[in-house]
Amino acid sequence: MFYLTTAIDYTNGSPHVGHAYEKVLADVIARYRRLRGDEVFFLTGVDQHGQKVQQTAEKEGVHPATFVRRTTKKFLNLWEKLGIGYDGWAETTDDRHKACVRAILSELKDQGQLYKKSHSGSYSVRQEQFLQDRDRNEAGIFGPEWGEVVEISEENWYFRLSDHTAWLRGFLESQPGAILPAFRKSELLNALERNTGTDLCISRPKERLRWGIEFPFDEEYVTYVWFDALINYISFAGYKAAADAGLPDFAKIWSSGSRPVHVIGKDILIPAHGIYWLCMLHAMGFSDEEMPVLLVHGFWNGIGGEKMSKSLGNIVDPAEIADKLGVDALRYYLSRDIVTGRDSDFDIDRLVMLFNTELANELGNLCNRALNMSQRFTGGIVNHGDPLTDDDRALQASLAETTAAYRAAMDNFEISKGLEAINRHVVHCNGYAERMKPWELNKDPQHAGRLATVLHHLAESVAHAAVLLSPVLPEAAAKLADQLQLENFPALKLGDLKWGLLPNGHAIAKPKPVFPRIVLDEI
RNA sequence: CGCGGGAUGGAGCAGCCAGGUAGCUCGUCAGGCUCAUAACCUGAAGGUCGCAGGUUCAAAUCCUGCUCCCGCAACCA
Repeated sequence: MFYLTTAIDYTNGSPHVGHAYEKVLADVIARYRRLRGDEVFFLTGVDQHGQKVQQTAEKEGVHPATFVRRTTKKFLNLWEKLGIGYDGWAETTDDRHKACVRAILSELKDQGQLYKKSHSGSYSVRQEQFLQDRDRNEAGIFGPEWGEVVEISEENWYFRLSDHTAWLRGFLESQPGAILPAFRKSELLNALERNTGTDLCISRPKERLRWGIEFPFDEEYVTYVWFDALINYISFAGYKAAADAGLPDFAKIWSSGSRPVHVIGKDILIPAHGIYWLCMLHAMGFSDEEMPVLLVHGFWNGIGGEKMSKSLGNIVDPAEIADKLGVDALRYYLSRDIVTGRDSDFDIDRLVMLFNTELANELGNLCNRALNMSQRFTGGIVNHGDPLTDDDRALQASLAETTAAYRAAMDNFEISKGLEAINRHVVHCNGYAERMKPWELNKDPQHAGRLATVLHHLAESVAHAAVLLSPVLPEAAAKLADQLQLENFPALKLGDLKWGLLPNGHAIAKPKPVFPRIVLDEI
């Protein structure tokens, strides 16, 4: 079983392009693994607890539960629009999740992993938080933005994080692939050096935060983010779940075959996932072999590399892009124009350019011309025709190379490289068509066999391209397959991609543009 | 000396981990084709790979120093 998760999004605002990117990336990986023939469980969801949600709900005069239901809907709607095909949906207010969190807290407390202690410091009543030295202004005092600041002392629950950091260091050093890309691991090890001997506060007293999961052994407290949100990765995979809870079998999901993969943004690697979550799992008794892989993706910035922000007004709304330019264009762009792990600039012009050149002009047009000639010249019937020439063999070699390169790239989560490989073959095919000139062959009945061979090579290539493209653009790929009347398309696996998907005598349909060009002036 | 990323033809990027003729897309220029979504194909121009040293037969790639840009700077108890 291949288990894949995304970070769960905080339901305090509307989804932006960064949320969409992470889900599309995970969705593409999940679909690719299915195409490989793996059994896949893909989990995504939302984080609904916490102070910000509580505050925003109060501001809007609604109950937090009502508020999160509303914002959660925005995320659900977007995932539906973008075709995110998840198998499990995580909501942290789900009773099954709460039960799992409580069970873990109780167990860890019994093992002596949790303890209560008091902390005193400067506390801002208005902001409802303890202040630190860096919150002081130039004059060295807490400014008026903090309101009334008082010295108070407060008790809270702590997790013995420091008991696990030595293990974590050893684990990371011995596991080259635990954090991807590799440079993130050195960053994490660095952070770990600076984080020795500190335990993790995991509670908030109820008078400060009501909107959370109550401690099973101390009803005056709720859990604070870590022992709530992070646990979704196992709670919704069936960890410690009742048999009738409607959740998967955890043993099947988590520890058979490949490691689980958590797709997360670079902002929540340190310390949340890289330190806290791995140490939490270790405390719960997960072995080194059961530790997940953290696949850390980069961010989409505004043009010029500026961070997207409300004040700069360069926020991109993924729903709006999808509505105006199409889901295919957005999914393709988010997959094509960023190197997994790195940042990229979100540029609408490039989105349109990549869709128009690689999909409309190259692949879409290849499909269109191939099917059109097939209809006009051979009645839409595939015939393998004459013996192969060097050009035919070169095309088949290109396709084999493309499939291998695609597979290597996708196995490594390098989606952009995988798409590039498809594109290389498509370009090869268009060149092949120019050289073979089937429209000339058609003029002389003597060349009927040769014509059939050439048209078959083009159509066959489109069939393969459709399969390879399907993780990124499932619907468009299905349309291509449909025009080729490739009936077994949904069941085709990567391993089935051998020459001859379209047998002798196979009938293909009439072409219809799958990727209509985007003309920006019309928008 | 806080941490990390980046600097590659006009624009955007890949290559760097495992040194060996600098690659892709767009743009530009010149041809060709006409089956096709005014799509397709071929060719050309254009780069001292941020700067300075070093290692090596050989450096965009490894090492050292420097400059500039970007992000982060935890433990909010």
